Amino acid sequence: MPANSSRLPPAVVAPAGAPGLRADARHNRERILEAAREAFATLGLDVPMAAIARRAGVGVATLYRRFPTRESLVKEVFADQFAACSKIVDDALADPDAWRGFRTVIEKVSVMQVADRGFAAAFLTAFPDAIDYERVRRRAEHGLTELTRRAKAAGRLRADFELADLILLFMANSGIAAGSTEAAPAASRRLVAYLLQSFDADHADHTDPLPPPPPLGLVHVHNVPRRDPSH
Amino acid sequence: MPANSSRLPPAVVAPAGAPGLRADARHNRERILEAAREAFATLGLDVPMAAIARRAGVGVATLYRRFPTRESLVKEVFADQFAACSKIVDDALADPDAWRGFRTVIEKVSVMQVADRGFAAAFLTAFPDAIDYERVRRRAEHGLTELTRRAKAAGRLRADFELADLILLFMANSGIAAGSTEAAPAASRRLVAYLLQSFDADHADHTDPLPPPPPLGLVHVHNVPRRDPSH
DNA sequence: GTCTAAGTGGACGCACCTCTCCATTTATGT
DNA sequence: ACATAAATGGAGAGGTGCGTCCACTTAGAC
Repeated sequence: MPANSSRLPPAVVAPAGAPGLRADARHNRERILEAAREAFATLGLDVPMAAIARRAGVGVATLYRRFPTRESLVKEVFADQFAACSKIVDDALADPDAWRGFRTVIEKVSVMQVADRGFAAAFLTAFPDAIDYERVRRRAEHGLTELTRRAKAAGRLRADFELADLILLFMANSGIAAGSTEAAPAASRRLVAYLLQSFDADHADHTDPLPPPPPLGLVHVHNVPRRDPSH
Repeated sequence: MPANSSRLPPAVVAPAGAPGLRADARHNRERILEAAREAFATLGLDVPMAAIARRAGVGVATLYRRFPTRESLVKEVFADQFAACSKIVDDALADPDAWRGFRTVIEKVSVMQVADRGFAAAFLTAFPDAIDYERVRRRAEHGLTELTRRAKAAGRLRADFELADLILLFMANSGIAAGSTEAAPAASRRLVAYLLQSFDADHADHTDPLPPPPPLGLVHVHNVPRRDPSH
């Protein structure tokens, strides 16, 4: 089963299929999105625009007219995946078992990361410029904080766990996703399992406290330093 | 303590400063290597050759004459870092406390990864074509296997740990290194601490066995799928 | 069927990177 | 000081990706 197909519309993001467009244009727009989805997933976020256009069977001009910047394309392509993430968090918050909810969020998002090379990058970059995501991000941060709080209150999550540790995990997992492809799913599962054991209060080592958590928020996560050819 | 500075020469790799060269040429060669070291560390492995040449204060021709391929330059630049890794493993094998040795290898290599963006990439890519490294790699693999065996025998490393889990950790850590730079050292330390707690037999969760380990060897670690513009 | 605005595709200008060629400069033995 | 082989640097050819412009095509209203 590929994804959420006909269920409740992504709602939060995704600005309506494209209202004022001519029928053929709307059709091409869909083809572009699908081609981009494929291309991003397998080749990564920096696949040439021309390659996407070719896969979609359109000229580059069409691509650029519909999506003036790469970022706008990425935003549209991953809108529903981000929506899915929101839903995952909401579901977890609805779970009466706080620890299971916490665990499930991590496991599901990790799977999404390794399943889609582009998503992993988009997820960590989070396009701070894309204001549409700002709300989503903030909401997610609140949800995760609450989830963390509850899991601690339930006594299953170690007290010295911090929100930054979640980012930590997702960054680490993206390292798995970046490497060898065929082994990635298994590798990711194992990494997540290891880390969840460490997060579990029942197995934490309280005689040897963890080093201080990194000052990492969902905002800080994007600064992959672009190389600057000047000097 | 920074590293091994004046102690026993790297020996294993590092093919003599450059014997038959004229004095000025040899000097320039050093400048190139230093410039490359800096550039790789801060900008990553794919910094333009011209930028390295400029930093070194030489023309591109000089750079290309000395190092015909990027790979040859990378190999030379990171030769002593790889040698340092070998030494770390050797030291660990010499440690009577197997668990401490095991732990130290992980901690030290992880630090090297986050300290040098280029090294992290070179380490995981491992340039399978660079035959010089083949020996080093094999030796490292043996050393790590032995280290693992001893740590298990000492009863501190959980029995279901596998060599692949080491790669797992280093790949995960490279995910940290790839992201935000200033927080990377702290993030890496914390990730490593979490994982080491999971690896520790005294805190392992035996009621809920880990998922199967990924089929990952030091050889499999290099296939970051290059994007192919053909379709 | 006709008309027109919407839509299209590919060529093109621009910028960047790789790698080579060659006229000029420089180290070094005598 | 001189001769000469070694070494150099920058120009430029070739390749790739980005984003735009414009002559042509086509959907859809009438």
